[in-house]
Amino acid sequence: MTIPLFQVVRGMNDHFGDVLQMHRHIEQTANKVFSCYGYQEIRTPIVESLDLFVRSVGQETDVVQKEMYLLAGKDKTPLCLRPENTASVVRAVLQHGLLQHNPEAKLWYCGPMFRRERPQQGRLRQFHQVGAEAFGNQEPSLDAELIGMLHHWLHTLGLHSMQLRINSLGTPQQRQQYTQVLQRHYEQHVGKLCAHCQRRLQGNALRVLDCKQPACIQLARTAPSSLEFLDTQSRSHFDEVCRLLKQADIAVHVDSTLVRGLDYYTHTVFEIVSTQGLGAQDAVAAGGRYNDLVQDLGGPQVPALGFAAGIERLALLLQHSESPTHQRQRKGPHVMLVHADAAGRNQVQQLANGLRQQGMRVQFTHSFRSVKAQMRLAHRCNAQHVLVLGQTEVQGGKALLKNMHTKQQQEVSLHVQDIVKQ
RNA sequence: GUGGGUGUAGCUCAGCGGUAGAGCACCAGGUUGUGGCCCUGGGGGUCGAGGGUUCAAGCCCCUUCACUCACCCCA
Repeated sequence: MTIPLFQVVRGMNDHFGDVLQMHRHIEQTANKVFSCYGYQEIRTPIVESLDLFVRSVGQETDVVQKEMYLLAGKDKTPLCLRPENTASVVRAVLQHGLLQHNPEAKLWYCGPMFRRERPQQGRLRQFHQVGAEAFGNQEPSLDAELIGMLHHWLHTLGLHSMQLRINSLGTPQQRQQYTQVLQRHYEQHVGKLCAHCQRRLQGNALRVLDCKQPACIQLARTAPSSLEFLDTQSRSHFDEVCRLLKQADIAVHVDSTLVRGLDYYTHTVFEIVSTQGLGAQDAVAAGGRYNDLVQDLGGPQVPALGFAAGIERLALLLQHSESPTHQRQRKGPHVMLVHADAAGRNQVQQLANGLRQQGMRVQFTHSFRSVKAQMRLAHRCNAQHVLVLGQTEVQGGKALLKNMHTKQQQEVSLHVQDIVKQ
């Protein structure tokens, strides 16, 4: 193999052809579905100040501790590539006073995110997310609407083998109280935990519940449930969310071991897991409430919730499922201009420009090639018609227009308007 | 960050110490101005990179890089 001088950097991909087409399809479907629910698109910069994520995602999280792309530069404040978009959206909402204009703003986004992890299937260093955020309302019906919208979108994409897992973390106080109880529970059996869990019991005890080691799973069974530590208000919020989802015919799997890795979540947390097709990275979308984040980032006390979905993971599933929704054929040119000789070739450029001005897709080769070869090119790029130009045509002012599907040829004059009509 | 697997033509892969191969794709000709099928021919490789063993390395050994799967983490 010839050694390329440069290659894409690790964990990042070029997007073109079918993959790009698929990503666009996923994003356009999101736009279509989300707009039915009143969501407006927002695009925030890829570069943000590091402190934004330290404050929101959490100083102790892996995302901040190990996976951040920091920008070396002369800036006064340290900058980074965004590892997720919720904090940026909140920042933008506050900066532009969007809640003044609409206290219940609903926003959706898509774009690249960056986390410096070891790549594997469904896990890139530059990956792409579609997400949505809803502000200013703490009613359980908003939780149910957001999750329902996510469900609607995935359904529209043609994805069905999905499971919704849901849990509630309650308020930060309840979460902290629960964490302490959990630590006490595990401390009695520290020896039985895997080495990793023994370490994270102090820093991130909730994650121990999620461990896949058999011994840890065993201990998780007897651990107290986070739901037991909800006060009546939190509990009834959660119950109502579940009830509304069931009412909307969405299957709900309550999972009290479900914990999100970002610190800002409160109350409802959920994830959509694919039951097939993805390896270890089976979470397709995830999100939850973050009733304190707006305030934590210097804004008013405004409740909110949102989710993010991994476009690459969705694309993997869609490729597998051979869903007909994305099998749109590439549109070929309306007409391919074929030169038969030098005289014809001299005309091609001018004629092509004329037709293009009329909005037609027109192609021709800039090389000197046989008619046969040019016909092959026309076939390959799925051209609808072919127009052959040679000295005879140039002198006579007429040419044969061939329909590539019916194989029929008809004579047309070389005036742009006449060709467009055909 | 830790383990396992894999790197040979644009793509999918065979070759397992002794002259670098196949299929597909690409190009040309068969058809002196007409595509898909067919036939014939052709171009393309420092066998991921560097070092070592050997008369001889794509193959064995070491190092390194990339990809990949899993852990971890997460979308």
